[in-house]
Amino acid sequence: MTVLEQYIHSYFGVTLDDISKISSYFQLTTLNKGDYFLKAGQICNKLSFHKSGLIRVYVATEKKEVTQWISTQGYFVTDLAGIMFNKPTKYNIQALTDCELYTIKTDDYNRIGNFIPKWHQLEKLFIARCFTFLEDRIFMLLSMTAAERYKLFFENQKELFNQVPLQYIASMLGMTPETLSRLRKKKLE
Amino acid sequence: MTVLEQYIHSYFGVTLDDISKISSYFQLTTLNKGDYFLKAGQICNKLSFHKSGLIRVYVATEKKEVTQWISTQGYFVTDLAGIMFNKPTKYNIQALTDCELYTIKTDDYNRIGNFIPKWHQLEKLFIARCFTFLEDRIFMLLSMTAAERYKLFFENQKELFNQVPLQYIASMLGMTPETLSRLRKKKLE
DNA sequence: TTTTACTCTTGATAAAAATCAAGAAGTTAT
DNA sequence: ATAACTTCTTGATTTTTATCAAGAGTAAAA
Repeated sequence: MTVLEQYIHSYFGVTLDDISKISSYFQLTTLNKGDYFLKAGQICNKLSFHKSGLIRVYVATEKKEVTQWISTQGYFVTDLAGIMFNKPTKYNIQALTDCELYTIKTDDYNRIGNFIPKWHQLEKLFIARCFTFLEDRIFMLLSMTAAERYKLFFENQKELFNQVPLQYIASMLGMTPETLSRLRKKKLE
Repeated sequence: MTVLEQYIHSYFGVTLDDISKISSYFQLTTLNKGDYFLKAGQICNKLSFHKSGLIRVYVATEKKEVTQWISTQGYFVTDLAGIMFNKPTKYNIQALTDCELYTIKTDDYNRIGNFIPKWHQLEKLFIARCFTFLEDRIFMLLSMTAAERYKLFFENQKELFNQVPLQYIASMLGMTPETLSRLRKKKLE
């Protein structure tokens, strides 16, 4: 059983038969460090389950790059506006390290529903879960200080601090690299 | 045609017949000013289309109340974690004015899919739209100063400033009421 | 290896935003 | 109408966070 199959199994109540059907639509693909999964302006036409490596999602504004998210093993990588509404993305999605992904094209993705009746419902639940995740993130940004955001993130994602340039983590937490650096120092003392 | 039917019509490609079927599941309900649609700790078991009035969604922390969202006509009001995953909510949802809502119970909501095959797909698209909306909000909170957030919000929601206590708008934009007050003053000069 | 990029840290300073406190205006209740 | 609440504003001050600048450490490239 692949990690993708394990994921589907643990998050959705689907029969083993359906799991292997679903996962058979996905192809193992790779990205080399620095490669772009998607560039701003493109219309995303694929969905990937993140098997290994690190990926950064960011927006390039005139003034700065804003890291919206850093993906690690176990997340899905895509641009929802692209695969659902065929809209060009504002995000750049780039591999920070060599990566392995299980990837499906939007066309195939949209056909799964024909073979697996429960599919749309599973999709719905999955997106709903993502929605509540973002809700929590907004609450964090609205209500917490930089120090509190750092603490919370650090507790949940310790590993990332050794693997990802800290400036990206800082941006994703809504602070400058200098501020993050000082918070880290203060924590040690 | 009710505003709910108009909404369904404009956002989803559904036949007029299906529209009236869908909307027939919704009942017109009212909230009086101050009434709670939902209180923290409860499991949300309804979904409402907001017809008139104003509703505030907030989290009560030990230190302060954090306004997550202010709903006006045309939005849906619910707690997704409740209706999708049967989880208790952390939100308080309270009427700021007398309100009219088209409301459906979760049980009925979950039955619509039996009568309208496309339903799950519509739901999925609707939630996906909400997801991208939150993505944009996170980007705003990560990348903009208080002044920029105020400006952007003001451009899109001018009306709200006359109808809602400004302290709630301030909280929703991630700033204190004093800061919002000063930004407003500066804008006039 | 040497050079060239990055990345992170640190200090000094400036800017932004929060806090505290008081008072003015407007609402609601009695 | 008066009193009791709220809400908003304003000023003074403090705290938080960003900006600017320089240097140290690391990794990658020539």
